[in-house]
Amino acid sequence: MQNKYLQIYREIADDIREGVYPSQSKLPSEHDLMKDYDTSRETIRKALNLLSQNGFIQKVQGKGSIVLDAKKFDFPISGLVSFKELAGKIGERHRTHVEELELITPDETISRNLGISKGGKVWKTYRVREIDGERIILDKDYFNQTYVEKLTKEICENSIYEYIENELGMTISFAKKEIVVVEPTEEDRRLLHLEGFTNIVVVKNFVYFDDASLFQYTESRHRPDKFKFVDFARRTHG
Amino acid sequence: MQNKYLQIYREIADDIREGVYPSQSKLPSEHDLMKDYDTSRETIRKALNLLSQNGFIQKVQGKGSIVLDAKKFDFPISGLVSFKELAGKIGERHRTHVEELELITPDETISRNLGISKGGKVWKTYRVREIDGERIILDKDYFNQTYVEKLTKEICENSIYEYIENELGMTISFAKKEIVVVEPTEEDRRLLHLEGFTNIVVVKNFVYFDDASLFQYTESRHRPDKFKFVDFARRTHG
DNA sequence: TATTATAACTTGTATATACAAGATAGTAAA
DNA sequence: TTTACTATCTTGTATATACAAGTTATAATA
Repeated sequence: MQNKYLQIYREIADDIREGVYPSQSKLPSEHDLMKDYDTSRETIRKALNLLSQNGFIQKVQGKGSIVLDAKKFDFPISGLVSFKELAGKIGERHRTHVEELELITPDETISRNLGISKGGKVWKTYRVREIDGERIILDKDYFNQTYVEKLTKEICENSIYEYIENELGMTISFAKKEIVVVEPTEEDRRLLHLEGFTNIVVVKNFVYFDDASLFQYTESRHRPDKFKFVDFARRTHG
Repeated sequence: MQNKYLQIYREIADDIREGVYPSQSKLPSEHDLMKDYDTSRETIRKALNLLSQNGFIQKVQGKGSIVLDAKKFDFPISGLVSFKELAGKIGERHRTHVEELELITPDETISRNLGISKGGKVWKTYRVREIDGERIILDKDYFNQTYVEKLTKEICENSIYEYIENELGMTISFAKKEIVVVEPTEEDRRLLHLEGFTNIVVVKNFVYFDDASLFQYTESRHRPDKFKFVDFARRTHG
């Protein structure tokens, strides 16, 4: 019975996804939702604000909450989702090849990106994502060993995030992302199917835990023709 | 004296940017901020939640609000900012060339993207962004005439968003963005400096007003070597 | 010394109230 | 008929209170 507003958020989000509240229609008023869910108006408002942040609704003062087109804002890769979670949603045939996995003493670049002090070690893993028989994405992951003590091939093949959150009991919280386009390296060409492509999309990820500690740096290298990034942005006035 | 929590948000955000609260330090407790700003705890919490959403701080229950590295999360292009606002921040020498500006009857694709009914007209403008003497970005903008009645070359050269928000008094609210990589068209090659480049980064933007009406569709076409997209993402659990 | 318990301080959740402000529909007046 | 007003419904802001839950430092205890 905890986190009432989160439960209400999830219920309404599901209702929107399933078409119970169609696009362009209006949600019941806060007063009505208050009675429906037997709670206070502030709790309803917390749930509605979450829906607004995540692009499900647009609140208009005096009018109500307008439902946005869920299909149009479909699977936003902008969030912080693992490949397994993503692949599960798009439902395509996918495989993960663990190309490398070792505990290393990081070089200067990795140390700086992960904020590692002298002597600290790092788990490094290269994983190739194969979709419909094509090797499309190369994920180069680096984990600070202070937070992720041990990794195995099995964990890397399944889902490292699942391991971290469910087994280690840590909470992955936020990330800074950076997207650039560069020329493929020899390594990219060796590990991916890049015939005829002269560019590669690199998504750099700095991932943090709940307590603001930086535990992961990742470079996700995508074949350009298969790359797509969807984002929902609100304009900040001021 | 209106929007107390927004003012507090802006003040603390500025303080963080200016180093008054350095990275990794902690903000005063909500109780202290409450006394500092002579307001209630809920108002402080509204401001802090905004700071958290925008990547300025990380709140940790029982501990406090940890200040994140503002430099690392600097100028996130992920938001909804006009080229003029962006160029002003990076402070580089820039120019805008208005290549085309006309009121058109939209073709099928544009009609669909803007949700225009039969007979509706659209303002179309092509603008090339020149930075440090190089023609880097081609912005192809389409505005639903229902909402933006008239555009002039002067407005396009300055800032259309400034015109819409200040002159028309409308509030630009949110956008759906989509980033893909494609091969340049003849048009791209004619209007931009693309010697030697075989790919171009396309950012598609669907931009909405306050009341959830779609008024603009834009394709921002970037030379890949100059493209950089920075984003701050929070993981949604559930 | 090392461990445990306690108190104090932090943020998180839930509720209630009051009033402001935008939107809308119906009513009264011109 | 048209206009203007008013009542009512909507969301937005600000405040207050109570308790839950996580963290930390201190004091008591073994």
